[in-house]
Amino acid sequence: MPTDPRSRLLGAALAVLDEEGVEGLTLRAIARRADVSHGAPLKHFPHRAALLSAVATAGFRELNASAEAAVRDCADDASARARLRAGARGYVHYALGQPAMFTLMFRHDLLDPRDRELSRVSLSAFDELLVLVRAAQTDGWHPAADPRALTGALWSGLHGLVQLWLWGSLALATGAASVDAALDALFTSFDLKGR
Amino acid sequence: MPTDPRSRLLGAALAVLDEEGVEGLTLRAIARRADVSHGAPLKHFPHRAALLSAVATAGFRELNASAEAAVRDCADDASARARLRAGARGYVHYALGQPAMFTLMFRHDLLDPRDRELSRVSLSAFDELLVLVRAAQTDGWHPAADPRALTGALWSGLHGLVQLWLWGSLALATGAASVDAALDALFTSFDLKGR
DNA sequence: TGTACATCAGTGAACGCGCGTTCACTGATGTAC
DNA sequence: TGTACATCAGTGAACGCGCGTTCACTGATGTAC
Repeated sequence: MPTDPRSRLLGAALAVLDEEGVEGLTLRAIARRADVSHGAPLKHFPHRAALLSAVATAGFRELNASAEAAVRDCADDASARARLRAGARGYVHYALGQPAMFTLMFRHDLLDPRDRELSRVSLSAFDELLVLVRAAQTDGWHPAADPRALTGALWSGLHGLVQLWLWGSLALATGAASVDAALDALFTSFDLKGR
Repeated sequence: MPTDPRSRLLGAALAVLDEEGVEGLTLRAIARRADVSHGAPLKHFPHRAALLSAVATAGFRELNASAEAAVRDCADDASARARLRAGARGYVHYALGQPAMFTLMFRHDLLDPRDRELSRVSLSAFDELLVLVRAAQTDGWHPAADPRALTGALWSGLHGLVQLWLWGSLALATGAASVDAALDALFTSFDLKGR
């Protein structure tokens, strides 16, 4: 249990987010959860957006960690494509396991656009994917494509997949039984299967 | 100028959405814009979510129309792939031309989940894409793939592309100069270029 | 060892706000007989 | 041609709410000399 008040507030916000969703994430609800008066949070964050940005920053870190862990869990002799697939799967599974957090992370109307740490850590999700893409390219996957553009395309696919799945539209429209089935279809379209 | 009050309210909501964004779309703001008292909207819509759902329904119709128009504008001898690309481009261009509307259309926390017409019309965007995909498949594009799954993958890519582009992340991370460049990269990844 | 001052974390009352929704009511228009 | 009733669109006061933020203030703890 963290003892410094900033971390305690962040922990309380995480709990509120998990239980009440993004809509419930008010300064007053966070204060109630942290067992402090409703004015206390503003002693540690200049405004609501700053607190929510700190929460989203933690979310991006977890997202990155989830993708990294999925790659690390690959067999040692796994191909570059298999590693990329694993990273992508880690991304998607984190998002679906923490839907409220994922929603917050992309509700930029609630976040502080000048938060440097948030920008940094959200871009590092991209960079992580980029490394995996580059490795797959040297292994023969879309070798001629621009790595950043290719990573952007894959990221778009993953992000859209999560959004539409969370919304229920994708399951309804495609009849896919699980996200993994939908993700598999995405991999096939990207010619990312096999090896 | 429509004379029936329901349409007038819808028109007012469209104007508010365009100028103030999703956040500004309150019943009272819509009433002000329509030059009626703040209670009037509830004479025509049972609650706020119903009104916003009607607005989103109109948005989906425009989105579909934009994609259809883009396909119709293709040369008569255009290949099935070219038509699919055109439809996809129409989808993306509508979204970027009406960012507030697009945001609303996928803010399901603001919409009425029981609105039948909204469900219907939002799924017809998928069906439209499905027709184009099927045609491209008979033309040799991913011929073995399940059409619905393939359409879902493409839809995910388009949707994610728009979201990330609107958020600014995609331009920042990939260095893409325009959405069209990003969209081109997506097409390449899907092996949807040429012919 | 004592004194003065600064910082930190937090309190709780208050401000001002806009919101969705309810309610009793008003006129105007349409319809049945 | 007149009368009674129903429907429609809208008014405007009011309710009750939770919100972010401000403000003056309180103790406890740390630090300099």
